[in-house]
Amino acid sequence: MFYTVGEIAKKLNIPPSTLRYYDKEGLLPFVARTSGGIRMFSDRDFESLSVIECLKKTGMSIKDIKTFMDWCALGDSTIPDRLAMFRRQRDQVLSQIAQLQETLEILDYKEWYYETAQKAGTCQIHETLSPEDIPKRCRLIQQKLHPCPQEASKNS
Amino acid sequence: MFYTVGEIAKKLNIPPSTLRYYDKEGLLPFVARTSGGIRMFSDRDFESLSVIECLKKTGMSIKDIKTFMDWCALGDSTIPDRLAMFRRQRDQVLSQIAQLQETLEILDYKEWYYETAQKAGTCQIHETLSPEDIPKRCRLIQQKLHPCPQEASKNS
DNA sequence: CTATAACTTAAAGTCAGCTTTAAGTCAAGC
DNA sequence: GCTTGACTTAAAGCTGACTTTAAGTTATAG
Repeated sequence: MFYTVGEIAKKLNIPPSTLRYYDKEGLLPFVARTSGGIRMFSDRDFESLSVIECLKKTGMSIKDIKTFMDWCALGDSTIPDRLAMFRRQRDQVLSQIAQLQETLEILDYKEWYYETAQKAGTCQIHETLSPEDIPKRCRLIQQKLHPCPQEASKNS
Repeated sequence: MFYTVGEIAKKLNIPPSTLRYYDKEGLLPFVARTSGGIRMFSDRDFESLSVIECLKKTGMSIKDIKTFMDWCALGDSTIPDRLAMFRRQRDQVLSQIAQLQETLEILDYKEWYYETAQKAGTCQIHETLSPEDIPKRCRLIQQKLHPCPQEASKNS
């Protein structure tokens, strides 16, 4: 079963121009062509494209994905490189998740901050709040944000 | 306590040029100046900058951060907008984390794939593996990647 | 056989987010 | 008062990842 660039693009839900760009950058050395020069994507190519999509979602650059594709083309001698790359990328994603979870705490704090301000009708409420009015998790974030804790927040 | 652009940049571990760029884009309307025109960052500004950093880490664009800063300048009437923004951004981050956890599964699969290939010395091992040699979590990922399950993987 | 829709390439254009450059000003120490 | 390092701005430059354009070719339906 073969697909043209437009068909596979629809299956992957990305523009055909992007796939042509990837091909130009050397990310798709495996794609066959008709005698007339039309790209023919196979089901196997679909899997490779899915892996490319996965790597892109981890924030890997086109250049680094090309390096990986080059290793694939070089054969079994590059298996350790490819394994190392996936391990590195896995660690990378784990720290990205950890990073997002940290930012989530700040967003949670800000949500509490503005919920409280909304109830009071003004942000100034936060200058009159005593520590026991502030949930513990919010106090912790405030301390992280404030290098100078006794000063009340007026910006942002 | 006040800091110059270079001092606060060091504290935040970002280039001074970036802070000047943010200022030019309207992200730092709160920064005071000396009579000579030198920026004076306060500890309170440090908190605002930390929130900007947080929003940037969630992938928010400079333009959207500026919208938020404009709301801050407009006062208490925009509290609901700011609250809604943080709620949206929180949801966004949750789905980013979910997305990364999905890609993590594919990376785990690829790690197993290349560990197995490394032990065997060749990727071809994967054409001879029977289903019971494949961990369940890996079989599930394979099915996601393969639109056509009986075909063995040769690319990537 | 021809119309047409989808394909092809190379090259130029776009956008975000900085970074660098150039020319000049400010402020602290000697 | 002068040197020096850090500051100022405006404008140009850069990078990555596409997207668009232009000119032309291929493949299918009538």
